[in-house]
Amino acid sequence: MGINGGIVKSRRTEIIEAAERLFRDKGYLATTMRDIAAETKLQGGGSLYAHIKGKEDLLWEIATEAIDGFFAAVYPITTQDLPPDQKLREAIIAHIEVISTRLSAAAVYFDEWRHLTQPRRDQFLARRDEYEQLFELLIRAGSQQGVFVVPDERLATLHVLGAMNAVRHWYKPDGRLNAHQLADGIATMLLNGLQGR
Amino acid sequence: MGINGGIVKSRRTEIIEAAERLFRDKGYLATTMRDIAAETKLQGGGSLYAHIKGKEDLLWEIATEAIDGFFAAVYPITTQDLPPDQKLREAIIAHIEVISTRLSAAAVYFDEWRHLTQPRRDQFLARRDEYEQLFELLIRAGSQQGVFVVPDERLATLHVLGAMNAVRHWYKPDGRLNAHQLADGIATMLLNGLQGR
DNA sequence: GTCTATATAATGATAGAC
DNA sequence: GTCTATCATTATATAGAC
Repeated sequence: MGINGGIVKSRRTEIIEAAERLFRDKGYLATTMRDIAAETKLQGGGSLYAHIKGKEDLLWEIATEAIDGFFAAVYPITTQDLPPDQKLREAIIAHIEVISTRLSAAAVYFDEWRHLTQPRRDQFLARRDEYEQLFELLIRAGSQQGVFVVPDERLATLHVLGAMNAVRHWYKPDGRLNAHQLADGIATMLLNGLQGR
Repeated sequence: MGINGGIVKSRRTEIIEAAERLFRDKGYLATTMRDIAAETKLQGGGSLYAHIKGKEDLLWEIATEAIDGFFAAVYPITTQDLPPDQKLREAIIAHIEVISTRLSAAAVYFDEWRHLTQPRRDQFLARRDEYEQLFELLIRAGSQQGVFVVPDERLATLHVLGAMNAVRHWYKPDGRLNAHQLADGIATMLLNGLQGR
């Protein structure tokens, strides 16, 4: 962090943030090292390599950091002493808020990870599975306690994950609804959907 | 169609289907013309150009054909004389069945279209918007008639579209649930979600 | 129509001066 | 650390023989 109090971004951080934006806007493969250099006001692609090892390292760093963000936001909720439907509601809101405040990282987490080469690709997927288990456990618990009435527990899990994650495709930070309103609305629709009638 | 009754695939059709598969598996940019040639048992990338104009033409053809498939399946449902919740249920099921029976085309429709260059990119988006309006109109009608009780009509539309379309990420044709069971289950959860309590 | 060979352009990454 | 120049590779697409 050096002599300043961590307020000034390191060049390395600048580069990662530029890569993140470009990977979301154009996709990983369509983004060139020269694009990233231009965004950080470096003249040629060459200067980047004083700060990072290569293009795929950027992808890896963004992807793993994104997973950490989701875990940090949602895991503590799952350990609270609350009924499963309340925990699921909070978890949904937290998850969507991570997406909407970290849209670029979310794009890498959901879409661009597939350009990781092995063994990182499998490492990533294993950890993402682990995260998604948090939601599956909440849904199975609620279903077994009769709080949820779902056609199929696994299907319900995939449905909840899919509906939450779709937010990345259309959320705009300057839109009509703010991140919390939107997360709350989707949580309401999802929970109603799980509670049958 | 020539002398045969349309049973034998033309080489051109073979090429398009190979491209579709590869675009889903690896992404448009990661797929090379040589990959496509290899899948159709042509020796070099060169032979492809006797059948198609270029790589982007493949993308365009797949994308527009995919839109036509969605319209053909869902539009007739929207013109039936039924209450909006029943129409929406049928539309959701039809939409998901198109996705699950045309997974490769769906990947292009949802994800790879962004590699179209202008003006095709905007043409595609305009037509996709038009299609999504079918769902928005059903949801607004149901909401105005009090059949649905939703936090926000536009949000509900994006939620329904997002939840349906997420199926492309995890559906496997040889999975535990068949396409109809899965579509039906998701339709049930979505409609319950829109009907509040 | 299919093949091989190749033109042309762009990429990720490196070398070496400053 | 940054720059310019460049290498090695790979891509789409074309040319021309068969």
